Formats: sequence, structure tokens, C-alpha cells
Amino acid sequence: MADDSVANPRPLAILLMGPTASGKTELAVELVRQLPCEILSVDSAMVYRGMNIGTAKPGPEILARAPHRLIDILDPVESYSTARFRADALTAMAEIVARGRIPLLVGGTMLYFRGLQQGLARLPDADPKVREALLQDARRLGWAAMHNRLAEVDPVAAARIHPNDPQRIQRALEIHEISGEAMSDLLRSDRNTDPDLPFRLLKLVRAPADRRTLHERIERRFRAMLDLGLVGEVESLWARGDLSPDLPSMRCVGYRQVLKYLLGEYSFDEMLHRGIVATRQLAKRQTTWLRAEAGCLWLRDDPSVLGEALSLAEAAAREA
RNA sequence: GCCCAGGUAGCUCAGUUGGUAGAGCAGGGGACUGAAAAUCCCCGUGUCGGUGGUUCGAUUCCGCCCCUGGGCA
Repeated sequence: MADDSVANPRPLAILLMGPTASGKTELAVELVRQLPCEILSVDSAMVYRGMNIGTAKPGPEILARAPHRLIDILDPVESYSTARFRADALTAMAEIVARGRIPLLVGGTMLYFRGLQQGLARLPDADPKVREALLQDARRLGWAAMHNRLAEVDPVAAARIHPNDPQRIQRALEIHEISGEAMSDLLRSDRNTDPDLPFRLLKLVRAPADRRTLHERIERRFRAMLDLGLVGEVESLWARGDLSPDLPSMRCVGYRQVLKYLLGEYSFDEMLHRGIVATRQLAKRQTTWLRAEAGCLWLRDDPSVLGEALSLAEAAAREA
């Protein structure tokens, strides 16, 4: 992040965003063929090793032609975070630029894109011990009581966080417990924000023209994943014996439903249906982020997407 | 062919002692700072199978018809 060259124009980075199953990877691989860029994955599920089919991770042949950074960097027992992503991404972007190339960030984890662009407040990291203790309290007292507790130490956060949102109540309490400060104070924009991104951004959105098309793609792809052996993939992960259903990795779309099938909670048909539904719902949430994301160029959904993306990227590269 | 149970929202069903109906799921919209493929919030008009009848009024009661299960032949 060394930025002593204020006078120099910032290097270009391309962000390629879009909902799941929209064809981002395919487009990115084509861009790599035709432009001096290197891919950096922005995907909270592809970070896990051994989770390939269900995350639609590109296969070895594709990776050989178009290497992806930030995939296969974690074991499924581990958990990642927006902050780690930001640090990893900045490092990778600097490396790519040092090699005279353009970072091409591709993915659908919109919080990561947001965190990268806007920076993050200096909040304490997650602490498993604190979380476990809070969970115990919640089990004993109920989340309503936990929300009340939050209202005492951080009324601003409590007002913003819905009493039914255990994950955020827990996080806000965790922050207070570790730092002694209110989350809402630490999040104030005048405190501890990261410096601006030292890049010029070209923000592209790849999204099918209509939802119906995306839904069809999603269904077809989920069935294809099962044909490719998704059940076997989850089975062998589960066979390790050290994974639990509430790990972030095992809560990923597809993995969660297949695991429930393996544990006898779902029939095959129910797993199939719920997997498709969960994927559609993911795509919907991603689309909500995308609509709110400023300064994006939406690629039309027709045969010229590649050409359009290419000319935009070339134009942006020339501006340097 | 006869008997029984059903036909109500895209799906599964509840309900109206007669005053045109509501849940879950799906779907849609939104939020989002170290779990984010997570976690939450908001949104429910549909010839109540068809057709006659009774009634001021029928999705509700009665007759007939159609369809779907199950049983008996």
C-alpha cells in the first residue's frame, strides 16, 4: 500500500462482479487470453481446498491457462474474513501490478468487494472463545436478553440490529467485550478507516438480462454438479471427521443441503430442491448488492458480452 | 359400477356455525464492516373444481357433473 507517488496515475484494476451462475469465470478466462491481466478470485467459498464441484471452481485445465489467486488457500475447518480478504487481495494486486499486469478481480462475494473498496474500520478479530461464551449465554438466556444486553453497552448498534439477528448481536457484543468500546463508535467514519484504494477501478457487472434465465441456469448447474459427484465430494469431506455443519465452509450453498442429505435429514429429491432454492436466494441477495453498487458498467446479456468487456477494458487501460 | 376422502395462492394445507379467505414453503423487495454462499427485515385477491337450487347473499348448505387418491367389486 506504499503510495508515495501521488503524482503518478494509479494503476488500473478491473472488478468483474455478478451473481452466481452468471458466467463470470468464463468471461474472465477469455479476458485473460486477450489482455495482460491476472485473475484474483473474490469468492468466500472457493477459498476452501477440496471444495471444488459445489463452488463451481474452475478445473485444472482452466487454471493452467488462467491462474486464480485466492482460491484453495484455506482448509474447510478454517474460516476466512473480509479483513483477511482485503489484506490478501491488496498483496496480490500489488504483485500483479509489479509484474506489469492488470489485476482482474472476479467473484460474487459482494461484501469483499465493498470492504476492499471502502476499507474497514479497525475492529477486533473474531475470537472463538468469546463467541462460544456468548453462545452459551444466549442458549441460557435467549437472544432477546442478549439484545437487551447490547442495548445497555451500545444502544446505537442495538437500534440498528434486529432482535432476531443472532449473528450480528453476537458480533456487536464480541466487539464490546474485546475492545471495551461500542461497535457503533468504532464504526464511525471519522475513525480508523483505511486509506483509499491505490487503484483506478473499472467495475463490470455480468448478469443475465432477466431472472428467469438465471434461475434456469442455476437449476441446470446444480443438477450438473450432482452429476459430477457433488455428493461424493461432500461425503469425503465429512469422512474426515473433523468438520461440523455449522462451520462457514459447511454452510456454503450446496454443501449444507448435501450434508443434510448425507445425515438423513433430507431425501435426495428434497436436497435437490433445497439446493436449487438456496442458490436462487443467494443470487437474489447478490443482485441486491449489485443494484446498490455505484459506478458499475452492466454488460448486456448477449453474444457480444466479451467484445464489450474487452473494449471497455482496453479503453480503461489506455487512459493510464 | 358402488363406497369413502379430497378438489381453496406457483406448491403443501388451514378456515369460513352462510356475509367472497390465511399460514408455511416458493417467489419479490431491502439491509449488510473480521462467519457474508452467512445472518436478518418487509411484502399474501385467489373464477375457494364446474353447474343448477335454497337464500337478501353460497367458497361454505342441497342436487347433479367432472377430476384425483384409497377401498370394495
